[in-house]
Amino acid sequence: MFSKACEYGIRASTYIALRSLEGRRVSLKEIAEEIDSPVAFTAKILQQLSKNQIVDSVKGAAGGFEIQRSGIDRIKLSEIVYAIDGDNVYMGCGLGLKKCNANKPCPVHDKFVQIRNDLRYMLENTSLYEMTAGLEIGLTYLKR
Amino acid sequence: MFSKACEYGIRASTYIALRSLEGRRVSLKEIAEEIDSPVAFTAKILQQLSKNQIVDSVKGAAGGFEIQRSGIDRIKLSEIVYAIDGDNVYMGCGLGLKKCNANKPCPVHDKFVQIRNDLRYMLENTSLYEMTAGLEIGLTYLKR
DNA sequence: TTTAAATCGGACATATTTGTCCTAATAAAA
DNA sequence: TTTTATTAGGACAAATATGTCCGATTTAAA
Repeated sequence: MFSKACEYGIRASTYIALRSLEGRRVSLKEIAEEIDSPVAFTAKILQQLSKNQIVDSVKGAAGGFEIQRSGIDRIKLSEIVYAIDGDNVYMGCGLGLKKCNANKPCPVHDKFVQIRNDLRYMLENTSLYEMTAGLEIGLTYLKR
Repeated sequence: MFSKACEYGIRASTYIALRSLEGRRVSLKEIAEEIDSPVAFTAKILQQLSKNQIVDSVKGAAGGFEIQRSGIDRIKLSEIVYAIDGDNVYMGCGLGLKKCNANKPCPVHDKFVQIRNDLRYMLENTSLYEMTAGLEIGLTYLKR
């Protein structure tokens, strides 16, 4: 559904949000450990998220990544997905046709539109804050 | 959502079904033209579909691909997807966790389960016959 | 029996995604 | 001011997905 990069991106953002809620800035190394992702690859993804203002990066010693409290409430999964994978998940034709639309639909156009709309709705209505909810109390996990 | 191979596979199967309903066996070349796909790559995919008994292949001159009428009614999109992409679309964790399940879920496990279930239901209940319905009368398309 | 039209299947080629390595830049702390 | 811990970013490497080529095999028709 999403690229690996995007999966890591969501997990990383969620972990940063979790620690930011505690007022703690986290390093790339810690993030990669906690979400079980390749360090250098994760670095690239975090750069991208930083450029797209999903996360804030602070250079230098004692630097790291963080997300402001307002961002944790405001940022939705859809924004992370868009920053990394673009809009293909929402827009692309299920059968790969370039010009598939309501006027010239593929045989499953309507059915895919419905499922994609559900997916979009979910992504657009799930905030980072909601993502962190179960993590502290061991209800949900970001690795394994 | 699906691999390119899978997209071509669905389109190819649908086109073969369409022509089989007219009692016409079709060649690889014709299929690739009609679904706008690379010929040799499509050949590989058709081999796979043939091995998985989605399509029947006939070797030699006047050979080609066809699907029996009973197959056109019986075969669901889910079987084509499974033959080419496996069960990742249904089963895999949305955030890429290997051991994500109801007991140790990722933060969006439940939400993804719902969307995947909708997708699975759709794929398991859409037959090749249904796929061909709008094609003849220009209501739906397999290329562009 | 030969020829031609077709699929089969292995080897190869290219493109994309995923992942690594190293140096530069930055900033806090010694 | 130097050292150390950090992110930034470019170049490279590996893995996977996508796509091509060609000879072998099969079968209908000449």
